[in-house]
Amino acid sequence: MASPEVRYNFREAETKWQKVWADRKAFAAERNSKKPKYYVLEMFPYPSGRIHMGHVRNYTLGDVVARFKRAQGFNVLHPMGWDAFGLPAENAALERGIHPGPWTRQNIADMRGQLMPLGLSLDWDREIATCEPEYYRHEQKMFLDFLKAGLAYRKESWVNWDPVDHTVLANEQVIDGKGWRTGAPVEQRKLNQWFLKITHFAEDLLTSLDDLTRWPDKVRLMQSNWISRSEGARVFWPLVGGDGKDLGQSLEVFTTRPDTLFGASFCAISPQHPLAAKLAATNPALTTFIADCSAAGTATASIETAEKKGFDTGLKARHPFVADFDVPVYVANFVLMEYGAGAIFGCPGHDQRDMDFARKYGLHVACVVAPKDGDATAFANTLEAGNAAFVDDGVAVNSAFLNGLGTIAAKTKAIARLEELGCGKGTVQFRLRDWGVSRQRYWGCPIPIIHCQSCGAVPVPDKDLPVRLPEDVSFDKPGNPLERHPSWKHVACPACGKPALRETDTFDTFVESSWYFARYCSPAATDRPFDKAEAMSWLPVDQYIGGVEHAVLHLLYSRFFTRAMQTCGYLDLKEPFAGLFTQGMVCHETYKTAAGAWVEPGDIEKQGDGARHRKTGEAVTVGRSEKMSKSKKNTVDPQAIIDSYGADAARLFMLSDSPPERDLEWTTAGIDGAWRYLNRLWRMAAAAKDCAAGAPDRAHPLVRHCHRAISGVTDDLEKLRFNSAVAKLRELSNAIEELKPADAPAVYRFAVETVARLAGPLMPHVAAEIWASLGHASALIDESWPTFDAALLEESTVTVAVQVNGKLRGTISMAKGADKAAYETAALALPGVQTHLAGKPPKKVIVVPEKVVSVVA
RNA sequence: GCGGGUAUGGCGGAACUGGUAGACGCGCCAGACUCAAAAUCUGGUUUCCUUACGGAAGUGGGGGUUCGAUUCCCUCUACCCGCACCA
Repeated sequence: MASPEVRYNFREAETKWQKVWADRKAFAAERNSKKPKYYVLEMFPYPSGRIHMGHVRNYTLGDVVARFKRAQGFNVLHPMGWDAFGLPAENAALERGIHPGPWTRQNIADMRGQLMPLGLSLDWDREIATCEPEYYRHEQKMFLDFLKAGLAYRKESWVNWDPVDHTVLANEQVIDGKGWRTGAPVEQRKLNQWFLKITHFAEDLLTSLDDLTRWPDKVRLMQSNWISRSEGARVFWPLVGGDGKDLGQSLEVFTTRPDTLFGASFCAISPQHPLAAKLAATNPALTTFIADCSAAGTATASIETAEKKGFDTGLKARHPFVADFDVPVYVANFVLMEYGAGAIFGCPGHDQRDMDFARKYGLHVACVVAPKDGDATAFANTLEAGNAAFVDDGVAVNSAFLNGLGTIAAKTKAIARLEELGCGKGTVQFRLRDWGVSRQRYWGCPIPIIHCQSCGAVPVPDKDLPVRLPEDVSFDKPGNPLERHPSWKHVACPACGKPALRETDTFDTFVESSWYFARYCSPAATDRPFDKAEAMSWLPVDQYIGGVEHAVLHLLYSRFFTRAMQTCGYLDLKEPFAGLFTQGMVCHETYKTAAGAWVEPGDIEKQGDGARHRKTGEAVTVGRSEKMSKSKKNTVDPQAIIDSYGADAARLFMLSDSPPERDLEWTTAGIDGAWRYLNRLWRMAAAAKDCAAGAPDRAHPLVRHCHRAISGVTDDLEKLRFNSAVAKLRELSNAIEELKPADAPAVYRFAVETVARLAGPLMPHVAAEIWASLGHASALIDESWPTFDAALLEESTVTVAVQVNGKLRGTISMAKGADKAAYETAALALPGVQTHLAGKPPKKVIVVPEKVVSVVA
């Protein structure tokens, strides 16, 4: 029945409009605009070579926001670029002998080609790629500025070493004791590393989370837990040798419970503590113990079940408050070098780990805190005989001058006394550690430092920046090709001119992504990373969109970097992202053969309850839906979808049904439904074409519906509730189909035009095509966002529920503004109400005008 | 272990500050058009009882507050996410 011209030709329309937009540079952000600014940014992709469904979703979400804000009259900045440094390029080089540079640039070209057909409203003139010297030279400069400002430093430290990638990982990049990328168990190594002093801003990074009101609570909480502030004290314990002689040095420990000092029964230091190393030098047994600890701590994932083990050093630590109160000093496997002072004092009565340790090594258990109520002596007896520590707050007992004080007061007093005696200090400790940025990789930004025998680490002078990556490198072996390069690292010291060596480490690629959002503001700047005034006019990003997997890493680093840039005068801003939205993943069922091989969705044929392989006919088990990933082969190629259904259909499906923050289940049925809807719209447009334009009757129900839709969709788009916006559009479309065009031509045309305008941000091509087909000379993207008349939103009568004893027994239609008595009369007259009252008068009638009449029988 | 979240038809999901649960879509059923199919259109679709009219139950389970609870409180269960020997 449908004639060919009624079928929407998406291929033609999408190509046409994309060309129109590109030719006009329609989405270029304006400079010196009088309009208010709006910066929309999606997390930029790593150029792997192919786009995946996650990209399609991410960029669709951002594009809707960008187009919507643009229509609302904002000067929108919506740029795109490439997070182009990283390991996959080196792996490709290793596997296929392609140099990372050309490989990456080709991937960028390929992916750009794949993104274009999505019809995204991007300002492509601002495109950046972080692997180009034009970009990373500024990063090198900023690093040197950070160095001057004391925000970067070098130290020898224990690092997480990924044995597969042959590189160092930040703590954030270690997941369950394994490398975040390779999944290989991480080893501990001691290396000289560059660090960025993120801890300098720990307090501010934490407290400022409160101001990020347009961030998901979940992300703020994750960051807060990551930074993790705790108050306590540093306590110095004078050390005594086994022979009772004062060693003239003391052991520093950190505690959050200075109120339990009187319950101390031992001290323990980390196997990586300098003192442990010193003692081990003359103690082979201790050396063995330490080696065992670092092997066990890294090779197995079962850290949680690892037994608490200690090695008695024979040293004693002298109690800060009590004379002749010496406790043994252990090296213990559960003490972390990186937290606090790398040493603790153990109070078994009030810490479960210490209790476990004490029971194992037969150490004394003393009760020094008792619950507020009850018999303290009986409680102490039970505690000291048992295996369960009392870790709650209570009242100090057996603690000399602290006795009787509540835990909080006791902490304060203990700290005051420590400070008085000069053997301790109240302090705040963060879990957050400085960000190690050195990576032993080739495909990254070179760290602009030259190491000289006599001058030390010397910054590369400005005039010699950028330090470029050499092109002639070989990837025949694992490890860092820069290290092996015959000449690159040999340079003269900029300070003294003597032969010196370049730093061969490159930056963690999270450094590039920590400031790219600022570079977009002036992507062509050559003499500085970005123009300060330009950056200040655009930043902060108004709406940032990306995956929740970056909740800690990337977002925390960017927040730090912005503060560091502020410190060095590049910007005057603390928080880079005012609004953050974290999207859900795109998921699909997984399929597996009996042999355990994963099967692609395209090869699956479903029949009845089961599924089989389309080609081999082999039975296949259907697994649960999981994030699309190459390893499980449950991916659907976006390119194929866009080729056969078009960008608008793909976009529409991405936006329908699932709220954007939730995971989305990809189904063929979904894309079919989206495609069908586009055609329905197109048929409506064809019908509207024959309707004469004119002022529609404002009283017409469909006109009122249009105004409601404008109001609702605007609100939904504002709040990124795209699924709800789509539902409202479809509702309006359904209502339009109820109306015969000939019955009210002006109304019909108005309604179709309203749909097209509201659909503009969601399905830009079909909306533009409909708009043009209705005879408009100007393009839809030049139209401003439709407005609604509040007077038309509400009906003059309302339908109100009538309940008897809380159960719905009917509805009444009431004029707005009717008085309560009228409601009551109308409600009581309902036959349904009468039957349930059974002739008796109601006990009570509650009238909530325009909402409900509730009758109590 | 600690912290956070989620739970609504066959499915994805709506429901603003407690006020007609199931919008919108998918799927399914029936019908129209067709030689037939595709496409499209129309109607139906929470469950149970009833030929029907109508009634009853119903938002993970149990309890509570209220005239009224998907929404608020308590409790339990299941699943998901983050952190995990952080002293």
